[in-house]
Amino acid sequence: MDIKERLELFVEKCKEKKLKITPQRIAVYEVLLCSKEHPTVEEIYNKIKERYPYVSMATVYRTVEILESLGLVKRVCYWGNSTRYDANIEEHHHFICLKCGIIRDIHLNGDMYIPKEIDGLTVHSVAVNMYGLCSSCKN
Amino acid sequence: MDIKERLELFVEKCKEKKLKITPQRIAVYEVLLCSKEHPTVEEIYNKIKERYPYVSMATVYRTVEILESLGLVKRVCYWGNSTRYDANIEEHHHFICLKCGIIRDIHLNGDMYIPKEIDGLTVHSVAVNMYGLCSSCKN
DNA sequence: ATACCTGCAAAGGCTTTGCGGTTCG
DNA sequence: CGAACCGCAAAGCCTTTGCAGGTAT
Repeated sequence: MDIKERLELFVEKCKEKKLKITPQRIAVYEVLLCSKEHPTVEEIYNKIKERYPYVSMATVYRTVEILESLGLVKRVCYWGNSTRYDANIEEHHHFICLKCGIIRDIHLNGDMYIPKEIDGLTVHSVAVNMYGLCSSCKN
Repeated sequence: MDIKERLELFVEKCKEKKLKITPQRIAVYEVLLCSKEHPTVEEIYNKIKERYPYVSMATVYRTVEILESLGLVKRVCYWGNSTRYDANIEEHHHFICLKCGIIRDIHLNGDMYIPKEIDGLTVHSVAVNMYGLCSSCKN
């Protein structure tokens, strides 16, 4: 699904839930869709500010929360100070550099196997974080 | 390795690094060693307070940081508000209940396979978080 | 028209830091 | 004795919330 289709899906979902479609909301989702860097709220805010100088951090916080509740973005859970967001919602995992902190998407397909049931508990979703040094920091 | 041996190891490591062995530090590590609940700093603090009423939160924060840097405890990375700590440093993973937030240790052994090398990047460690409903919340 | 949303500023958590007094080695 | 540590309080982030004015439907 490309960016335009995803934005349309967002509009659809907003209509369903009687949420209003505002330029700020579109802008937040657009930044996330165009970024592969798993940005923080502050990074999203700074990007949006270029075009909408009066946008507020609170709006960005409120919007990522909505996007998450609609299932359009995911939090990247890791031990950094601030939460990061990812508009790629296909099953994939993350490689995090222990030195510079960069997060790279990892698609493992058949190379990895994680059971969907453990001790009688059903696993709804899995987050795999791999830690190591990225190619730049390795040298 | 039992609790007593682990405490001795801690003392050893402190001597190596010229860190002082204080009752507060022992108490923090002891609480972590005796707990399977992956406590937050505040929870550790409350436990210690029973025996050392004048202990301060700052000391607990400073101590878990030392323990982490010595490789004796690990942060449990998840999307809760506060960081949790785990004195179990053997390779294992976590099942987190989406409703009540309880964290259960998972030992998968051969049931799960995660490659140690990806796209030429070496994986030093892996954190797997599985999300679902615990047996209590399922009902 | 009105329900919802925004920006601002203030408040709320969790965590870190600076300082004077204390303790371990 | 001296370096390292502790408790306290203040300061620092990141995030959430309340409110008055503005916007989408």
